[in-house]
Amino acid sequence: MSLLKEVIESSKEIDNTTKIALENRFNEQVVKRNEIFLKEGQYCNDLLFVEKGLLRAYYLKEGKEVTDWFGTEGTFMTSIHSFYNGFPSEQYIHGIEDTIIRKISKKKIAEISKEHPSIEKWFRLITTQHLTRLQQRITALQFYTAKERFALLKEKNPVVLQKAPVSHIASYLGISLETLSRVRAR
Amino acid sequence: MSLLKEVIESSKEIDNTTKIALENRFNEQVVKRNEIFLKEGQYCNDLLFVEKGLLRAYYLKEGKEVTDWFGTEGTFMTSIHSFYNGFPSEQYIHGIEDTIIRKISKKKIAEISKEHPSIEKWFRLITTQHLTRLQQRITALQFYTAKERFALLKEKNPVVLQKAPVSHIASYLGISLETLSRVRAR
DNA sequence: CGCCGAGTTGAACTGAATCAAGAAACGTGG
DNA sequence: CCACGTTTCTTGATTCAGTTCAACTCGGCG
Repeated sequence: MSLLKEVIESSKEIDNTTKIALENRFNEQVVKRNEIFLKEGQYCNDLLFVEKGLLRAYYLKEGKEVTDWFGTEGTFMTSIHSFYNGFPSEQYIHGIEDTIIRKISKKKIAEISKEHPSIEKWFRLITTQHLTRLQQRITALQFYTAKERFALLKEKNPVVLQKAPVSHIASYLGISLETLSRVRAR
Repeated sequence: MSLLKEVIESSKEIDNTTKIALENRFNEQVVKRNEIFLKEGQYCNDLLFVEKGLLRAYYLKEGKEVTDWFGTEGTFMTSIHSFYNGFPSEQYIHGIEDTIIRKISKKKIAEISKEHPSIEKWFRLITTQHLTRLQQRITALQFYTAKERFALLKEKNPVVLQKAPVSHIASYLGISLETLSRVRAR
């Protein structure tokens, strides 16, 4: 059984027939290691579910990559600005390793919503999770030291530390490569 | 004509009859200067629109107030965690000055959505605005110096600088009182 | 008047950035 | 499977933005 199914099955927002309707609308795709799924300037009309592997969203700030999201297994991810506002994406999304994703377009979500209104609730929940994620990131950046932010990531997403290179992690934590290296060395 | 009406009228997401239905469901309330509209632990079921005045959302971090949102005239505000997730609020919301708000509960929004499905789109837009606001705050905290963050606030929300005390502004910008004072002095 | 909270200014300190150099890991081609 | 160059990571020294602590100024108000 796929991870996506498990996640959808365990959702309390939607009834059983809706669950099945929803599951069936996701398309599978493979994103290879270092392959770019989404480029800056493109439109991201899909909500992605990471079935297996690890994705990363980043943007360019003065020519440098700044990571702002690791898409870990069992979670939904997208280019927020593009997906929710319909603007061209400022972000890139790429595979840190070979990754299996399942994706669904917002058009399809809207379609199923007509027949299955409880999808709206489910979708709002996803959006809310994104809001929460951003809020937590703000708190971390505003109050936690480099050490604490690292500890937090280690606690919540240890898999990222194992798979992502230092440069990705450092820019995600908002610290320099060197500081991360020192923090890591305890 | 009220500011709320103007804002709703100018919305492209919803048709005219829906606009009227929506407008009528907002309730007016006055929040006095220094009056607390929402306390930590309470449930925030309302979306607020600031008709006139200035609100502030803050939370307590080690006994100290940390501002994370100024609700300026013509914008929608709420306790994000509580409103979207249905959890008790971690935030306080209070009036920096005497403020007229118009509020609508999520229950009412759901009700009107049944008759006027385009409300969903409108509501999603509000949510998206909140997402965008958070994203911008992350960028500011991660990359901008104290000086730049201050300049940004001055540019985007000069009214806050006029009305809110230094302590609120400093914690919003993620800097100390003293640094703000120095930055302000150019 | 003198007190009180809000805001400013000064000096010392510190966490993290930057710059620079070296070590380790990586992969590609012989 | 090794040799070589490239990229990634670590370590060290210096610098700097911003914090902290402390003293001082100012304006309102009993």
